Amino acid sequence: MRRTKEESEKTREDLLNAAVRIFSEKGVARSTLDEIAKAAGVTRGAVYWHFENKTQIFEALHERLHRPFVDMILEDLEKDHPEPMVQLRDLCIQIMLDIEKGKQRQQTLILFFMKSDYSGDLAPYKDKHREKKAESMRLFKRYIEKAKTAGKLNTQADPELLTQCISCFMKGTFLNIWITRKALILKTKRLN
Amino acid sequence: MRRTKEESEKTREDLLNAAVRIFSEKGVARSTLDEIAKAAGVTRGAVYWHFENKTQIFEALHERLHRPFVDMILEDLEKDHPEPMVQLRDLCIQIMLDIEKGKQRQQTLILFFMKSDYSGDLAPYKDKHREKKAESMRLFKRYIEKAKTAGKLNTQADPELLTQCISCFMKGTFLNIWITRKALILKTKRLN
DNA sequence: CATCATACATACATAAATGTATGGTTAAAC
DNA sequence: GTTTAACCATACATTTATGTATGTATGATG
Repeated sequence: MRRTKEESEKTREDLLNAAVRIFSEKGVARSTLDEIAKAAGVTRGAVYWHFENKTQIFEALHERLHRPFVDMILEDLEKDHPEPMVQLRDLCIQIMLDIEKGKQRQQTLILFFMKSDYSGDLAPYKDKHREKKAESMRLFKRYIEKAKTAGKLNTQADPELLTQCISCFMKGTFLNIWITRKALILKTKRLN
Repeated sequence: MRRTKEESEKTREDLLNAAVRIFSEKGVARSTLDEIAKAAGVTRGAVYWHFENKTQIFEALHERLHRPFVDMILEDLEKDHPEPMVQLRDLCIQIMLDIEKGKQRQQTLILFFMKSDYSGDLAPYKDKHREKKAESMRLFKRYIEKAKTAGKLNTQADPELLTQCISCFMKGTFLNIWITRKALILKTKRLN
């Protein structure tokens, strides 16, 4: 039954959504293409039509996750905020809340943070994903540099180190969310 | 060739060490018992003698990792330090340095932090390991409570929240170590 | 020193997932 | 209105890991 162009694109999306669920439940390595296909309401034939293999599904998921984040930060950086550090804080909170809301994105994020060991067939993608990660780290750094040039930050402050610390704290928080399975209540008190 | 009691225990250790290597390289799910056996210089026969299956090797590794940490903290908590928060800071640094040194333990830690998705056969152990984690979290909390009762901390400080934050930061740091593969230089300047 | 249980190695049976090849149906192109 | 090719289902061959069953040599035990 030959489907229309839009229906074809829908099955592709269905397959990706199903992959997130199955990958999250059983891990990437233990997930079979048959499970993913059945979860999407199709057969393995459809999978092999849209993707080369399981690894390519994995790669497609990463692209679908990373892109919106970068766009979000880039758009936010355009704004001319009087207090860049407050802006950065708000961005972090916004990211947290976004993840809290979107279950799909949340699952995908946890998938790449926690459930991807980048071993075996996935090993080649470790460097690629790391580079993408470094890219968003540089975006974060720009907030701090903005604050520093605006004289809003101690002159001895090291933007690189601060960026690392923020990244560490947020990653650790995600880790705790995953471990405790309790949503953290973000107390949004003002900084000063 | 029947081995002596000590030799048998050595092959068991060899198998565990090999399992850490193989698990770290290829991930738990993708690792085969044959690889582990060969890396330890034996055959799968030895594996099935010492362990029920791959899951039990996984469990044995977790026990071997967690125990020394708990013992270390418990011993440290006995000491009567004048500044509990400094003591806690020193402990954190000590833990970091310990992991930096011991490659074996480092690999095992990364294995459980990053490479274990606790899916499939491993799912039942998620709660068990989480409970062990909570146990060490309570130990950390005792440092802060010590500081509070000693009047060394702000009365409004919430030990639970502070413990969570410290845990988040350390976990995030480990995550970054794994991702950047660059050893963090711990700046051990005094706090005040 | 005869026996037994330990500590493995080897062999096989089973299952399960992958890749590919092939078949079929129908949108789309002309 | 054909023809083509996209889109997917079905069938099969191959591989690979697992579990188990069995073989075997030796340290331990009386």
